[in-house]
Amino acid sequence: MAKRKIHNCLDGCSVESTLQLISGKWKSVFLYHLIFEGAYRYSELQRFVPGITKRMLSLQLKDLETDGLISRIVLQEKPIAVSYSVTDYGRTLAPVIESMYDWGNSFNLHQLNTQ
Amino acid sequence: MAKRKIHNCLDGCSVESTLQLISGKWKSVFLYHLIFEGAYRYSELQRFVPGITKRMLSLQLKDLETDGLISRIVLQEKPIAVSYSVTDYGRTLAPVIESMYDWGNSFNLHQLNTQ
DNA sequence: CTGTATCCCCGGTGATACTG
DNA sequence: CAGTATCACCGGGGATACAG
Repeated sequence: MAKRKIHNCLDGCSVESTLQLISGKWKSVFLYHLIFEGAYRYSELQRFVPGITKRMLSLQLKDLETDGLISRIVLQEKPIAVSYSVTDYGRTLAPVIESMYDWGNSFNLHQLNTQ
Repeated sequence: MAKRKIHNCLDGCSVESTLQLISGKWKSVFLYHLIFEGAYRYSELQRFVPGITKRMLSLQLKDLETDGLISRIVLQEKPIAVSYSVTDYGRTLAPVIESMYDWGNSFNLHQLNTQ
């Protein structure tokens, strides 16, 4: 399903391969919200990253969908609405995202916005 | 210590901030070996990624050192030798790297080298 | 509301040669 | 052995306008 090319490395390659799926800009943020909070709409996801362009939002979501991590559902509403949710496959990333979230809070967060 | 700029996002930002430290090309691979296997020399680290240039190797290691995750020690040998090891701070990333390693093995590895 | 189409720029990365 | 110095490329990502 994933058609992203994998670089050739030896042991430790699996770490890199995991990284490739989630290292796109803001991908991990969207995965975090979709995994631990549930489905969100396009406009809601956009609000999670202030200033992100619709183009980037679409590109990142498309990547996640292409990799089978999230699913895109067009709701029958007017005006049009689209719901994004994590797939079963995507949900297996929960431990990874959670450990990153925890580490960021414990060891890195104090370095943010230190201006 | 880390001087990398953090993007403005809301909750979930800590996930992204963690990613920024380890998402450089091959950084996660080096962290994996240094955390779970111990110290390595420059030339040994180079062998973990076949084809990597000395330039990229130096850049990635320099980034990791600047972020305080690894330490660089020049050994008194002839010819010159340099040993790289993980710092206490870098070792706190163990759960993150480990979860990525496990996920890559469990859910992603079968998609590698499928040519 | 949810995107796509263009244009464009910058920095991450590769290739290669050189150095202590 | 362990890097640094240059040059060059390309694709990720931003700005903006347009579309269903």
